Amino acid sequence: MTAADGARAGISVLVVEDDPVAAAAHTLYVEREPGFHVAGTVHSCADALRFLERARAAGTSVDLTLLDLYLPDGHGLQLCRTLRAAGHGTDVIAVTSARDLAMVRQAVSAGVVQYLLKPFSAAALHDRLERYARYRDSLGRAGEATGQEEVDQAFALLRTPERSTLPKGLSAPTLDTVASVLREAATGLSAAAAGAAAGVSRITARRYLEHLVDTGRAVREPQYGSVGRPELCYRWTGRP
Amino acid sequence: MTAADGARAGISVLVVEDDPVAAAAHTLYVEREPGFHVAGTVHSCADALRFLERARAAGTSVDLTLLDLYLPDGHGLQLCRTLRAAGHGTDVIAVTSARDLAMVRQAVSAGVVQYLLKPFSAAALHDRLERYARYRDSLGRAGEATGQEEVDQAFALLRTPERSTLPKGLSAPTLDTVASVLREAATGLSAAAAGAAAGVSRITARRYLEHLVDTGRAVREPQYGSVGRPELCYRWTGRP
DNA sequence: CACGTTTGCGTTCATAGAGTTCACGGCGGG
DNA sequence: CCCGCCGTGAACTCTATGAACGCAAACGTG
Repeated sequence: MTAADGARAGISVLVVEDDPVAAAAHTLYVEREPGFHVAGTVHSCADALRFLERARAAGTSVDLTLLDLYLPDGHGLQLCRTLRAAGHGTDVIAVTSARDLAMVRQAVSAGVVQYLLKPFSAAALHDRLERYARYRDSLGRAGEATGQEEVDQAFALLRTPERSTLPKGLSAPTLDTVASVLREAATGLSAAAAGAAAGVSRITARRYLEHLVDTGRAVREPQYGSVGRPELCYRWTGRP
Repeated sequence: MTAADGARAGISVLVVEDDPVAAAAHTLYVEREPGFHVAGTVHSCADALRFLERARAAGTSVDLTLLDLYLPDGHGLQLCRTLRAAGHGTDVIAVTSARDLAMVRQAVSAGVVQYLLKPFSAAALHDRLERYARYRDSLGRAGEATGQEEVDQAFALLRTPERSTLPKGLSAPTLDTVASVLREAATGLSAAAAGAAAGVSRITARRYLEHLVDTGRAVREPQYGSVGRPELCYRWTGRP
């Protein structure tokens, strides 16, 4: 497949991730995304570099690299800089569990287009990939920018959070509040307790807690022991 | 002024621009910006590289480079990649008159933080520099990110809603009125209350309040407790 | 084992404010 | 003088919330 084909037929992705389980998961997620396909999956810096060199030699292009930053034989950002110096044009989405803020800045200056914290949900990756596709689309058609606006628009596509659309009847701020209340609570919370802590009614709290359960960010388990109907206990499971 | 001074007293900037007139103008603009100072002004890739090497050897740091892309002895983005490969951490704002959209993508992957089309107004540069300062601030304090939100927030600071010119449908005098009304109110105001205080309708007040939220000068938080849809409470956060 | 008791879940509905659409008035330019 | 554009606000629709209420599920008792 040529670069031109890639642009037309889809965006080819290289997955770089040392953990085999995570690598398989990422690969699966990308394959599920319409318009994207996985060109390869490798587990180290050296393999990634070798893969990209070979792809370039073969005239095929890797449009996007899903790059874990902590790899057994080196750091992802260093690989990134090496790639740039070698003239590779592949875009990079950094994937890391490091919470270090300074790393974010280094990543930007190394030229990553997105920065995704592990562990992430399929929805989160979907969001990033879709926005990358739009970014690419807005710049891909060869042409002249009419003005600064157009350039800014492209930057905004990469850098605006644009939270995913919530179901009707739910609002983002309330969801944030309830989610953080639940996250803080080491042990689980009942809907009533969560509501009290978040400053909303039990009914509202329950709505958002159910949403969190639906989207896999929380679980609920009944609490037996006392007389009466068992109390449902919601517990945070982490995956955002 | 040393780099340590620079880190404390402000952000040190290297201006790279071959046209002497433009170079002087850029230098002047940067010097006028509070919190920024010009570490040097050079006119070619080679000089820029030499300057940065010497600064590093002297233990001083250049935080930001205002980089023209078309230089007599090479292309700015190539210089950028060279810098990355050599381990220079300076951030880069690309400045160019090229309208080529493909160049924008290359610039992103080379790790530029902003892309500014020439000719630009002093206000446009001011806006970019201020955003950069805030971006740097949000990442600079060494610390751990609590979640993806914080990372996204930092990325969002590099996006550009062009604050110097108001969006369509908004006028400067009304914005001033609404902003000062909100600033005076110690506790938050609802859109209706702000409108009443400013002497405009709820709808208009909301427009301007939303703009203030978009530009980071205000936040909005829902007020729960009573029946009915929660009232949105806007609160001034100061950053102008 | 069956039935009452108890407790909290889950649903329905009224409500109040958010958000949107569209028409008006005023101002500047041709 | 007329035309078009821009900021404003009125009317309307939509949406997020909490109160009330019936019901489900476990325990206790005979």
